[in-house]
Amino acid sequence: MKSMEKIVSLCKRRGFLFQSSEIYGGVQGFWDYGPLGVELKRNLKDAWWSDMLTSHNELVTSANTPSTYEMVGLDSTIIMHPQVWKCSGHYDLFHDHMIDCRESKRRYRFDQVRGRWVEYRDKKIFVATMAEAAEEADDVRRRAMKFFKLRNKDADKITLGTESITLDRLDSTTDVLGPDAKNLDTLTEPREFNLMFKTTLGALGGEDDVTFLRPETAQGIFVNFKNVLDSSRVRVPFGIGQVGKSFRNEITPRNFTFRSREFEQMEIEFFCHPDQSQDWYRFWRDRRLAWYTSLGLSSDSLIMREHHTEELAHYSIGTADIEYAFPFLPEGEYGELEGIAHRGDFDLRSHMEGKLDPKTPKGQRMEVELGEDGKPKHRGSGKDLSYRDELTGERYIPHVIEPSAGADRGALAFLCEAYSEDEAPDEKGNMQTRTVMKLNPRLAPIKAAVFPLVKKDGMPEVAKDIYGELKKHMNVFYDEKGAVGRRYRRQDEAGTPYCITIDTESLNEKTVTIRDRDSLQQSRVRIDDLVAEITERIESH
RNA sequence: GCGGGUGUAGUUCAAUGGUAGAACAUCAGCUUCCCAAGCUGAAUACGAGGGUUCGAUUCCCUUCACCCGCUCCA
Repeated sequence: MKSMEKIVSLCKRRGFLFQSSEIYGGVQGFWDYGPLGVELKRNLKDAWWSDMLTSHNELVTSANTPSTYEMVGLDSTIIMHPQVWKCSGHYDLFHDHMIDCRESKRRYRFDQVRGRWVEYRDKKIFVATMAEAAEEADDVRRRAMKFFKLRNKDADKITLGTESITLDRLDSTTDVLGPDAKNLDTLTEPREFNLMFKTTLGALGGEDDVTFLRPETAQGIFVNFKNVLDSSRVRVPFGIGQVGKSFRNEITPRNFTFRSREFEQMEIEFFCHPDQSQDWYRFWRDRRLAWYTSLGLSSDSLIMREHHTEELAHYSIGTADIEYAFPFLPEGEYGELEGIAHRGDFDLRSHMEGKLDPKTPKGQRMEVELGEDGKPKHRGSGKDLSYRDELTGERYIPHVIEPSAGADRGALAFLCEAYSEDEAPDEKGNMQTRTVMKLNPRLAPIKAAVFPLVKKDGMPEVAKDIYGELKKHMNVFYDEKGAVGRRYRRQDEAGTPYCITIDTESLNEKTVTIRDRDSLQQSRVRIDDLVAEITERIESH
């Protein structure tokens, strides 16, 4: 049986994941990777970097690729100029104002609570609701009737306001009936919840020097767009990839490492001609999904979820999430591993002209958002971030496709997928439950373990030589203690795909056995061929 | 942030207002020629702070963390 408790307990026991600052009681939303975990996560990031960037061949068009394309990397800083976050939209968006209901104990986003004024005789109240737009008027009427203690036949005695307005347009909440409340005036004042971690530049920094730890790595790419163009001779279409830490002050971290406050992203910003952006969007969606299955996530546990139009962020023409059926979720529910977003030209234009207005009606060209003084609310850099096609002479602002993956979520998904229990015989031939982490060999923290079958007759010496040779090529583990069966099982829990055993035959014939983690089959190879054989097996996955 | 539950060894669990046990895991030694064997020995725990008490792991309060449900997830 695969259960989250067993996976969490194995992660702790074997050194994949620990709670941060555990000896002091821990901190919510922060997790440390242990000796095995750090290898797993690094292998995952390396696989991403290699598969997406360094091993991509920009000279050939592969299947389903609209054209050839180039890929380069970047490593930008966590702390950036404060204006970056104002133009990116995070500054405005992350300063959510929340209100609590004293009666229902629920919390709402201030600007998301809608409602209508309702009049009955001399009394006028504002009935708030979280109902969908279609049911909103019905819900308001029903709850207003209940509040005024009216029967259905008196429905026409109350008057509903024609306009649905959000709570932040009201002057006070005194006459407001909360979305889940039965009495008036139960809502607290709106309070700011800053989802970005604030910090100060300089030892004597004041309010003007406040900036933030990045909540996404993407902006570091956008602000370096021109630098990359000017320095690397890449041409559109091309992508810039980056792996790095991001920080979000989540209100409710939950579900092991799934929603952490400090996490690592693997992001690509792919720049293309606006006319081809839909093709590239589809290409990256499929390409990224295939990547997860190629490393071992079962396609039964993965879904591609296209966002509905109303769910899309203001800049996005289309967004799809790659989601995984994590064991901590209810049956049939999935958690996000990666989002692939079509961001249009929102980011580059915002960093050029100033933050664009998210309230621009859909379908219209976005305009710079203006402040009360009629000037741009957040000034852009003023730098020209457009691209000129040398062949056609056309100058345009590229559109952006953003495949944005969570490295920690990926690592967690692969851990969950890998966990399995099967039956293996013990020394006496009785079937015993075997816990085994069936990690793809590319991701496995330890690639191979080297065991002398017994700790005598010169076997340890031969084994140590082999260990030394393998270590030059990959992460290997040496163990000579206890029964060999136990050593196999220990490696099963660590996810080590291959165990190399040195026996009497090894001494005479210069051969060793390789035991396969999943099949338990052993095959004999010459010691001279061992490095090539193991390397071949790992790379064939 | 709300409601409910849980915090005892590395893990999974006991017991107890007065010396905290087990299993597995770990370490050392012996044994061992292929899948958690056996024998001997060892180390290791009451989340933190405060209160009540002669004495608190146990009762009370606070806090922190984890789990479940709600909320949130740009």
